[in-house]
Amino acid sequence: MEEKNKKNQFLEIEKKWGEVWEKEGWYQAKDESAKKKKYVLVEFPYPSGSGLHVGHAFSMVGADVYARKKRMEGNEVMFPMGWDAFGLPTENHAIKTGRKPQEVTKENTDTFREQMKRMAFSVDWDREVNTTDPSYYKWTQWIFLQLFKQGLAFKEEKPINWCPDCKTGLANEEVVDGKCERCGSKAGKKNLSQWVLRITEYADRLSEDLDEIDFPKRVVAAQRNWIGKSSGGKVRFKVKGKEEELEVFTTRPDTLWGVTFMVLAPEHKLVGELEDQKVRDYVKEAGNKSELERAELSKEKTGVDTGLVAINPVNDKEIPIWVSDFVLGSYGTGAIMAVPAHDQRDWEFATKFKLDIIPVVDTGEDWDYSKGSYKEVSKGKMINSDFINGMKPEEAIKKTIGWLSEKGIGEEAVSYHLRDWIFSRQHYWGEPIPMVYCKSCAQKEISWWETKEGENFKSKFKLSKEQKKGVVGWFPVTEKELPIELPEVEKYEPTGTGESPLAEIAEWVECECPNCGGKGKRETDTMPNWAGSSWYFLRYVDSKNDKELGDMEKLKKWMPVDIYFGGDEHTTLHLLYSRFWHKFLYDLGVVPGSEPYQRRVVHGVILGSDGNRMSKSKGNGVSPDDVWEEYGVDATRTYLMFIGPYEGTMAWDDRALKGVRRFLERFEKLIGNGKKDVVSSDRVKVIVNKTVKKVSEDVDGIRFNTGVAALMKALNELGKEKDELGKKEKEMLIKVLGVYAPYLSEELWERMGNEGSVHWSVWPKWEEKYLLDEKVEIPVSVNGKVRGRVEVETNKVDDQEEILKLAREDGAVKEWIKDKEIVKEIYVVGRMVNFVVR
RNA sequence: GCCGGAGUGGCGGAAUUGGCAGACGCGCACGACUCAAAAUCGUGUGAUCGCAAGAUCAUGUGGGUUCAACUCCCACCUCCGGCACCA
Repeated sequence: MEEKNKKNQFLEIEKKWGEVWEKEGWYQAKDESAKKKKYVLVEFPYPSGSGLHVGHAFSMVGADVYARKKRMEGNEVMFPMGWDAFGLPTENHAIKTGRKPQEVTKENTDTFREQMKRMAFSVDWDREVNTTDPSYYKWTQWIFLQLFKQGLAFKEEKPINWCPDCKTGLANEEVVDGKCERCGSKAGKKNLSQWVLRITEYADRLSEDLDEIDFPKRVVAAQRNWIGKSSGGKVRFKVKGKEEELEVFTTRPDTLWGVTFMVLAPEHKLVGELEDQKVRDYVKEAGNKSELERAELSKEKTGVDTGLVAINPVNDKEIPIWVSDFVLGSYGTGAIMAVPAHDQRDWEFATKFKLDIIPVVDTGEDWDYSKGSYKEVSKGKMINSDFINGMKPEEAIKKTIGWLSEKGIGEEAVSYHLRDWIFSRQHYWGEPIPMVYCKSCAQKEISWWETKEGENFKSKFKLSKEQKKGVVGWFPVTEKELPIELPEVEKYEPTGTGESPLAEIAEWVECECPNCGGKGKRETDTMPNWAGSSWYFLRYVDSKNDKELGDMEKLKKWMPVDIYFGGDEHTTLHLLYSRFWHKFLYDLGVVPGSEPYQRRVVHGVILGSDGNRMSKSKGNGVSPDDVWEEYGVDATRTYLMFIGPYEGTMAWDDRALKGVRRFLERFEKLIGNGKKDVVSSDRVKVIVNKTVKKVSEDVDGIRFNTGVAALMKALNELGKEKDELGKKEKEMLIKVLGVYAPYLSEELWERMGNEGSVHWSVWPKWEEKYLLDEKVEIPVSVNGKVRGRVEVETNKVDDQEEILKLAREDGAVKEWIKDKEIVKEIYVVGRMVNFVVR
């Protein structure tokens, strides 16, 4: 019965303050504020139909705790929220139920907003954005237009994942175990013409600039890994009987003398020109294999001799050219020079097809080349290599590149693993790509850069001939026409031809060619999910601006994001894409800095109580709204912060949650009771001041768990203390608790007789003089083992002589040093005494 | 294979620049309240030996540096995550 009352009491407190906060307008960030700005960002959620889940709650509470503390410290804090609302689940739901995605999205975002308010996130709701709102995606489309005009977007035939049953293209993340996520049938490949963004143009800067920002080490490593920069050189080989040369990329140009054959990817242009039936069969076969199959079958090398012969430029030797699918068409130049003596893959190929193996690095031992390649190529000295013989590889590489450049047959080069960003999706529920295709202009081979507007356009980026071919006949819509809104359709199913459902709406597709005024057709592909989320943090700064993406003065005030809370799953894609767009916008002069995020904090994962990932099928899921109905929001929040380190992987534990709830009840009892104002004893002041210091430092350092622990410890100690707490110390604790448990804190703040919200009060400052107790216990060890301890008044800890004397006289210690020679005495002020005896 | 991160009680996890290992919470045991249970409160709780005082052993393994090592160095083992026929 009493339990029930307590439960109700906490829920009533929540209801009461929820209403007050709603009335008072939450936590607006003022653009014109003179205070120091702090931009606290947490990844905006996809508003699914099932509402806020534990993962959301966990990451967002962390961000909120941090934001609240910064606000109370006197910063002008912007902590905004929005919706990344385009996406497949909503579209699938629309297909199933026939309801409009717009409608479903509205419902879901309403639910999420309600839940977040209930969770007491101190969000500035006036700045809310929604990626599916035309007034938002107007600017997503605008950014695309700039990318296109700058030469960073082009169209290309690309094989994409294709579901033969759904008759639609699938994003990589929609293919699970080689099967379509929707229907479970085996996904294949299909060639479609797709928009591609040239993120590789920014590869170097995306990699280099990681040094300037405060990202976790593993995030930096993962991004660098993903970008995969390697340095080396390009070398051009003459091909016998052909005009064209064969260009390869290598990280080891010094091994040129060891090249005994060359290998082309099946996709290589030169291979396409060959008539040989065996070659054609091989290419066809390779084309049928998926990437996965190509990789899986990698144990056994396959290939065919093309019959072509290349000339090694360093010694004019004739060497055969083969084709094999172990060479990737999408990396480097799609062709390699093979050095079987020093590369395991080349060695396997050479061994299988009985090709020559010539060592060019001195192994310093008898290496058996019938067993494998000699891999320690970065050590050793060059042999069999003409003018670089005897050199160490490092020197040899330099020398060779110099020689190649002089002769005009090669030069220094870098290569990246990063691929350009395929930007087309054949779905309804995404931003329309604001481009128009004109058949008649295409026939005249006109591309935008040959139009009046395009001719005067200057960009440092140039499309290659190949890339330019893809955009012939494609024109950007005029910026005045933006946004190109999604039309209402009857059916959200894909058309089956590889086009989005938009293709079926003639009155939307048909339009005027922006160039010749003739008949044009709109692009019916839409943008991927990553588009809207690549710049949303900019829109919060000026969310209602209909003239530009954001006002420069405001952007200067708020950007960059000071701290960005988010998940591990966005380390490579979202973070890289948004950094790319931001750098691009910086180059355009639209944003004030080249990096969007100053500091990145990666939150961990909360598993089900069985230690597995929460999932419906396992039935181990926890729903935050159930939890807060049962234990209250404050307990839910505090528990989430207490469960473990913010970056860690932790299992849900109902019992620990109850422990946190107990703590809040005891807090309420101890701090909330006792009206008469007393002056705290020094002992009490020390407990409180220490705690305030600890929590302050822990929140700054994203150690929320130890911050909660410090509050618990304080409460335990104060509970045992005979002296009562004074008003000042009570309020210090109430304020500090408030970042975790905002409702209870607000309630107690009012009970103390205060006007206004505790969350707008000033963060307590600890006093140095109350950080130390009157007396300290100093452990005394003999030969490194603690044998006794001495108690000293804190203001006397500097008196080394006295303390050592006390230590020597300590009963137990005396026994241990008796009859022994003291070799050394060590005293670490206030911490420890150690006697070394013999 | 390359790159990151982590190994601490029965469990989740704490430990400033090297300075009392195990904070805080859970669980467990005992006690108080109760006819009883739950809830609540109190006490204890790394292991081993010991009636006890206390001693010895303990932070993945093996070495090393140091008066002193969870922390620093070397070698290794295991687990997790990222990339991967990337020339």
